[in-house]
Amino acid sequence: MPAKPKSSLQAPAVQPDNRRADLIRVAARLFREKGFDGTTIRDIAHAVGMRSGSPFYHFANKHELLMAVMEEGLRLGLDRTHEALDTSVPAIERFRQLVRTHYGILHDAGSDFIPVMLYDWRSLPAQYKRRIIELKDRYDAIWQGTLDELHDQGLLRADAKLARLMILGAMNFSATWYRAKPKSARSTARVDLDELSAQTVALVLHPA
Amino acid sequence: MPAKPKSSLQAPAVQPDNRRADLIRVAARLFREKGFDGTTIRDIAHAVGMRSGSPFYHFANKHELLMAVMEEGLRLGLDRTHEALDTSVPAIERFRQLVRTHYGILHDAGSDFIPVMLYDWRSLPAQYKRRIIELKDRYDAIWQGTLDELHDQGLLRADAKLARLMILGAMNFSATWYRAKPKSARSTARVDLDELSAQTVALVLHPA
DNA sequence: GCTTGCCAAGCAAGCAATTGCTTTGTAGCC
DNA sequence: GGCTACAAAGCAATTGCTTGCTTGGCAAGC
Repeated sequence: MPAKPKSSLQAPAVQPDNRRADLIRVAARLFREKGFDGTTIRDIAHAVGMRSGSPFYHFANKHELLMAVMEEGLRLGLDRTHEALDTSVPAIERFRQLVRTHYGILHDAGSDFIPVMLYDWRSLPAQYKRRIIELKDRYDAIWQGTLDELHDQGLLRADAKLARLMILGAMNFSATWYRAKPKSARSTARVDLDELSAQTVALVLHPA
Repeated sequence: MPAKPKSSLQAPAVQPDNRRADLIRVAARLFREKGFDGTTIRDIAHAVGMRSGSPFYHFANKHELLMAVMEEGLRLGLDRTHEALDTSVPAIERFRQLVRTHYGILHDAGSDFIPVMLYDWRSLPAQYKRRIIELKDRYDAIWQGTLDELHDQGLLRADAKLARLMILGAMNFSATWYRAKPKSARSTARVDLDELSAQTVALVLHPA
């Protein structure tokens, strides 16, 4: 018989959990805008064209949806970071890559996952936190390695561990004030992410 | 006592009513711990020994209580800053004073007001935001003046306005990770606010 | 080809608890 | 008596979540 039954290897056909992914993406956007407690299951369901009870087919409860949002964000962030990082290059250049990538993770279109993690962390039950922390530790470790090198080279004047907390803090806090520059206008009022990255590096690095 | 109930939108009380002040202080602590939406009026009332409806004698609604928390924080913060700031001293020294005072505002015992403002800002209705922004602008202006001087002296390598956003961001974000050092133990694991301030200054200032 | 059984995915309806807030009453003080 | 600062009780809306049922698609058995 010619036709093999059921091949999951067909082109881009199989998107196993399209609706589940939709829920995560939409939930991330709404959580970012209105917070976890300020967003109802009905809001999320309606935004993807479901009724209020249907999301519970995909997620056991609202908190697991929150965790899925954070997990998705960290996985995407780790992927983007590994992709952007050129390990054959001096620490100072890797630092620039890390900074630029992090701003992208925070502010690119559709990148709502990490801001949700930053600002709704306390809404996540302790049992779910462990899993997220594990991923977050991997991300922090990448930064710490580069910052340690910069510190050893005298380019970073603060304690390397505190430097990581402060630098990532400065960047993360941009979630509260940064708004993308309007595409067409050559406004000087708003900076773009390249410029913001350059300024961040300039702020903390002490060239020899 | 000519205490005027319910008009928290009017001028600030000269002699703040004790119970009203209790509500603000307790609400600040609970909002910080569990968020605005995660804290019920019943929680707050019970924590000061009232029943669930009684806080509404002092505040028209829950959002006005949130605003009162933020306003109290900014007024206290401005007072402390003016008190700590010695205008007869070089900019670099004033910068140290600003940094140390800001960490105190964030982390001293009972200083829950500003973290609430930072992390529940989106829960505040737009009509109340105006008033808080006015106070916040005054605080920012103090910082900006000092940072502009530092920039002119070549001690600050980034754009002065972005530097303010990033430095305050780095400090504000410590609300998510900083925990006070246990008093007795001479642990090196946790830093105190003096050390944290010194490290912050070291991170961003570029001595000539 | 046709039937049958099965399962993923979601709908319709509603329950039980919570929540902000209102209303009415009342004890103490000037 | 009037005012202040609550208590007592409860209302109306909201919210997370459950339950029972439907629908479309697929595969096996005949």
